[in-house]
Amino acid sequence: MSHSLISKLERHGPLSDEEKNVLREVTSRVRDYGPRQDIVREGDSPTESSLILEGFACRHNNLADGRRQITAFHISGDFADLHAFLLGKMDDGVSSITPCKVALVPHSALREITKTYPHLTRVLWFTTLVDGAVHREWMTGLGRLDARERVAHVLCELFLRLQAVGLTRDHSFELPITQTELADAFGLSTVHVNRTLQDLRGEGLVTSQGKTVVINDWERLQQVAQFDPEYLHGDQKVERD
Amino acid sequence: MSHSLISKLERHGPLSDEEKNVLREVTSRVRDYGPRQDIVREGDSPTESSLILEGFACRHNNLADGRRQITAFHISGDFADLHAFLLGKMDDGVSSITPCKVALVPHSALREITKTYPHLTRVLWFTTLVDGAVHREWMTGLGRLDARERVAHVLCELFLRLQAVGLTRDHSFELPITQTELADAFGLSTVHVNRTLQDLRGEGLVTSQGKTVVINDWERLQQVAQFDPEYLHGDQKVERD
DNA sequence: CGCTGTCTTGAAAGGACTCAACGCCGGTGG
DNA sequence: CCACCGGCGTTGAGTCCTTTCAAGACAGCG
Repeated sequence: MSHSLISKLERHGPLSDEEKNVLREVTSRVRDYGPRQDIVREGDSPTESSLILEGFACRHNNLADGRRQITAFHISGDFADLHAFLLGKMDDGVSSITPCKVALVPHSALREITKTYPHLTRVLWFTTLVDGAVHREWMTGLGRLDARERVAHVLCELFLRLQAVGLTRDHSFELPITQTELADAFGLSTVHVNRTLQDLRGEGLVTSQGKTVVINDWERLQQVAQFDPEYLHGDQKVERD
Repeated sequence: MSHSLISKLERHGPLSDEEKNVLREVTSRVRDYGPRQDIVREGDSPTESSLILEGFACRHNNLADGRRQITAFHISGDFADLHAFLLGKMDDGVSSITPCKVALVPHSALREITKTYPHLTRVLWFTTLVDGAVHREWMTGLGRLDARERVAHVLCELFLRLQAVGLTRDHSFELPITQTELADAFGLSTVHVNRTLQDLRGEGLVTSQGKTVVINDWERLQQVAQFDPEYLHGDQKVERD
């Protein structure tokens, strides 16, 4: 398996051998998590950041009364809490969904990168900005799309993001996320997520067998979701000096 | 008036004279906008970023059918579209709400900063990470708080952010934002925002006269909103090498 | 003084929620 | 090998929060 972070970052422009070596070095310490475990807790001040190598994870905010909002899904190649490097204290939590293989990158190493490798720094900064763009898109969904549009939107997004790291086959992919978790991401109740998925299936837009989702009509699914992949900035290059 | 960006950044640790001079230089080109004007449009690829010096502005996502979501409010000292420096293409738009005084910072100057001033780079990166944290908090509101809680939450946030730049007096501040704009930020209809504000006033939590908002019961307002200022990272320091 | 944008109000409709229960499946232990 | 168990998906019915539509009041501005 090639290095998921390097191949992700290289979508935004080539890295030098030296830069790639640095990345390989700082991501060499790996840790495994079981399903549905805390990787970082809200309020923690971690001294290393978690790069997801394998598996599904999520970030979430929890309210005192038990309500919770999942603010992002993370897959191979994603830095789930790179923001903690500079923010220090976690304002959100990171948890595994499936079993995960995670590289733990010391903040000291990241600091060293920012001191010595301006281009690499910009590329890492870039990835946190894409996170922000995805957040804004989700806000738009949460605020202005109805349940059907919202569900369709996240399916579109996950399909493209998984495709980018080679985790799709044709128009299908594995979605090992429970409807309860989807509900916490969509800002809906579990019951309503269930009914909405049935609607999408009933319209022939998607099919699902177990954890496998098949997108039957990509065009129409995008239309329903008003999905424009622009916000993922998949082809955007980060200029070198 | 002191430099709003410098004083904002210095909340997160002292800057050297050289760094401050660089910031003064790159923010010297100023432009004025009238109320409710586009500052940057979605889809643009600006070559400079907009630092709000005075006035209220917002970022927003617009859907094809006219629905729109405001994803952030920006005030003095905020870089409204620093993300465009690396993302290149705007996935959202920036508009003034009130008349605004804006410093236009060339991306070439920002690139130069990332090449020469690692600490300043980290501090700028930091500000975009705080934007992300605020986005996550808003997502939580949009997904999991009801109208009353959501309105209370944004009032709490704006109060603290305005206080940080000296734009409050005791427990009151100017909020020159129409209810329609608030609705687009809260993901509610204008009518419901109106009724919700009446409720909050009725409960004695806030008072408003014209565009002035008075927070009568800060404690209770925070409770209603389940507001925890942690996510604003106001006191977080960015370490120097 | 009239215009226009904003705030306010009422009534009816609708999308999503809650509560409650049931079926299905994989895992576990006897 | 089978019965039990817990997690997950599914369904039905009633309720509630928020929306939509429509119209009136108010205030600032030319």
